[in-house]
Amino acid sequence: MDERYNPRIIEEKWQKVWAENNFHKTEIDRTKPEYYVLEMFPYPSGNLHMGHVRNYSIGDVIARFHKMRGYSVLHPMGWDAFGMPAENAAIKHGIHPAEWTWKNIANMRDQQNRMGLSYDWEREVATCHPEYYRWTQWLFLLFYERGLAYKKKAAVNWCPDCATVLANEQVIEGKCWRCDSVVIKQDLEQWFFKITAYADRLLADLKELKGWPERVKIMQENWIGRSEGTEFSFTVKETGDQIPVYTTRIDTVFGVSYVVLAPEHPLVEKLTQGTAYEEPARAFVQKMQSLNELSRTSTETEKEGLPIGVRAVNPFNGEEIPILIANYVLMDYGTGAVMGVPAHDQRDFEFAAKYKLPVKPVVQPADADNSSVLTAAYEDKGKLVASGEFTGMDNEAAKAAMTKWLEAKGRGKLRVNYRLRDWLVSRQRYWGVPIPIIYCAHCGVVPVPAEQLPVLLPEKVSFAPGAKSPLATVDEFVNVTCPVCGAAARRETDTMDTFICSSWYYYRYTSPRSTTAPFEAQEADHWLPVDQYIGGIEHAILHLLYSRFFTKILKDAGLTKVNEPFRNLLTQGMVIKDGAKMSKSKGNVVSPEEIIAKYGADTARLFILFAAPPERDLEWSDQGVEGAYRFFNRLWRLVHYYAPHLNGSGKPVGDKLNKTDKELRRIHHTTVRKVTDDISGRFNFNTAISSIMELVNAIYGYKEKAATPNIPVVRAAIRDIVLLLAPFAPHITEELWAAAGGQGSVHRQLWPVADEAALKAEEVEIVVQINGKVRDKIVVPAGLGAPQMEEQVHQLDRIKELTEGKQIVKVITVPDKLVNIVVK
RNA sequence: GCCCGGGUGGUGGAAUGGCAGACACAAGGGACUUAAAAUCCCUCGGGGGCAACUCCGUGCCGGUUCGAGUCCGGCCCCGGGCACCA
Repeated sequence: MDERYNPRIIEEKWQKVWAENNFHKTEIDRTKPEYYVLEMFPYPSGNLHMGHVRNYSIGDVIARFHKMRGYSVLHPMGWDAFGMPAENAAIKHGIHPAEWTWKNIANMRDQQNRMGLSYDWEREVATCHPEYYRWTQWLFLLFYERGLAYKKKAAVNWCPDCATVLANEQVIEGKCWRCDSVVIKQDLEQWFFKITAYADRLLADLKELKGWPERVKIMQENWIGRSEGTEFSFTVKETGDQIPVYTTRIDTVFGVSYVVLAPEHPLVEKLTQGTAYEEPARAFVQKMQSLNELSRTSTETEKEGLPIGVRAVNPFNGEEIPILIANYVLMDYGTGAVMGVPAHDQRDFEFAAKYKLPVKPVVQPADADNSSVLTAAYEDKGKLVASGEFTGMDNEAAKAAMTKWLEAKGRGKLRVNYRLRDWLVSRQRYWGVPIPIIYCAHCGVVPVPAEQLPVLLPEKVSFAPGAKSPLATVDEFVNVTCPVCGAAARRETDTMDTFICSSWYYYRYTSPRSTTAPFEAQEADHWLPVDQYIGGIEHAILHLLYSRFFTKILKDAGLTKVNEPFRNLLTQGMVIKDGAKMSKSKGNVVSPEEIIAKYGADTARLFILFAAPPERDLEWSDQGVEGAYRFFNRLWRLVHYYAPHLNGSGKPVGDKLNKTDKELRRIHHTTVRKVTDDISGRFNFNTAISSIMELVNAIYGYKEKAATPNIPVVRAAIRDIVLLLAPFAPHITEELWAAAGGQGSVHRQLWPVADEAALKAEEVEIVVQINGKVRDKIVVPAGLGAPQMEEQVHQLDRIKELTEGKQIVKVITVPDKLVNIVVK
């Protein structure tokens, strides 16, 4: 063993050994329990950043730990390789997206290997590979067959910068999730996935996800946004048209003083046609449509409306009320029309105040006083007033009674509504999966037959973005013969949202080279669900919701038995420097390359796991890295010092141990237990590492104290340190394992188990309190009974002194911990 | 506005209701060295005291308890998510 720790040499050496032996190949041993650990696969931007380093370090510890614990572990890696940066690079630098992407993949894979990560590269997948996207297309067709992929013309979110449409989930505060541009609405014919058909199951099955952070489940719950209410119709007096409305407050229906339609509501044009309201209404609608999503839906925006000259009849009391159009009613939620109840809905209240519409209170609070004028809507519980036959009822009871009344008359019904919208999956971009659909003048929409998949991306394309997909400019791609009738037809030229690619990759890993199916059911059902999934909180809704949706469809189609794809989810915090997220614009980026070059991968990994628990944000500290490096040097020197005595299997730890030996042995086994608990239970790698440091410190202390060291005791402690550290620092521990006389690779050893007998201390220090304040300490034999403890405590001079002349009210004893004397 | 997290030394962070501050970083002092680096040892929440010791201290106010960073109620601040969702 070298005298000095040289990470550069040993890391290169072991990485070579592992690569040459295909060391991280997935072990197929069905006698062992299986464990699937997965880190969210990256977009191949070209370089790893510290967030990746954190993500992969966490995953690698979990993977290696489970291998040492006797599991057969699946730990794969791949590439979410379609997406716009590749196209932007093409536009900017004239390099083909494919070339750019594959080069980046090669570079990042190399960086991952230099981190010493235990991936089974035989299972690598890249979503831009034709053998992968072939199956993405196959799944699209499966969705299509099952009626879950459909086309519709709709006002869609358009990002002018990306020149493409976005799903609702990808619009954050009215802005594009990728580039932050303000999103506008456009009417386009687009492909959608019917995720709303699964809203109820996506919501209900959140309960199954015991291993998910509460807040992620809450975010999904809010996103799905289930509400229970009543749907019923108003009749337009002049034309007899029905206006269905949805309300969660049917109990306030006697307080309705107007009906509002969304500007885009289909009835608007019909009702105003040929009237004096036609022009103003059209102008109003146009004005609303020109506004972007952000200003249109903000609560800050002032409510604006316009009467359209017709009246609606309230089915409950026959009252005639005005119909208006207004900006605060949205076409794509509920029915696109609402009943206006200013007395009991704050939005309606504000609107009514502005347009001088009547306010009719129909729900009265228990402590009602009729004298005061309402200054805000009353939205709480109460008793119904002025509500015909329902007057006097409790408002909650009235909801049920009124809905029943409607049902009996066939004029309305109970309805569950969701905030969730269908997933818009078309993208007008080149670097994505072509949608495998053909349009034929005779046969209509024709899916590409499965045996003709993949529909390959043409290589020679002009990438300039526009309202149409770049694929539309490639004649050889567009022009095709109809698979049904053989007539000339044209291909769909949009590509798929890349979130489709990443919604099923964890299935592909289980049989990555299958040429007969997206994945083999037997393999998938063996490995899935993923036992531990690790990634950033930013995917709490998008990726995780889509993946859950995919899994449910795959289950319904009989392709898998799995109901939920990710059993346990760990959401890691961000890596921060100088109080802000690392970013180029802030100039606070620390590159993993540099750190690894300077200190080695083991140090980078140890620091990032030591500096904070994984769920919290982590403040980067150059001195902290230095500290991790110092620890390895300190450990190296310790092993080097004892190395001449550590060879061979050695004599077992005998029974002739002195006090110092026993104390070291106790710390040693306490550490084994603590590290095991910290890794397996709560992923507190920081405290696991700190207890290993304490053990190292304890051996240094032992080295000073013990005149003649008990070599078997030291050897056992050092070997276990190396084993406990192996998942964190895979390179140095290989080296130290050999130096400590270990046979074979440290990563093929079994995880150590704490010896219960060694854990027990013979003596313990207990705290003596008076009225809860520590007044003395005393060393007693471990396990001493309460009466004996008390007796010893009362003999202490200091306690005698302090309790003198006082009345002892009671004494609390906690074995091996404390005695508390309560005095008056 | 609503819904989640989180507030502990100079810093990152530890603490099944039982000694607050483990471990580490920074800082200060010392040893070794011609010197420096590296390494090793000591100090390190605040106040008072020569000292033994003592008082205060986990965002704020109150409560439960022999005992509260931890449990309960109310509030303040910070971070995140959602937001005309009828």
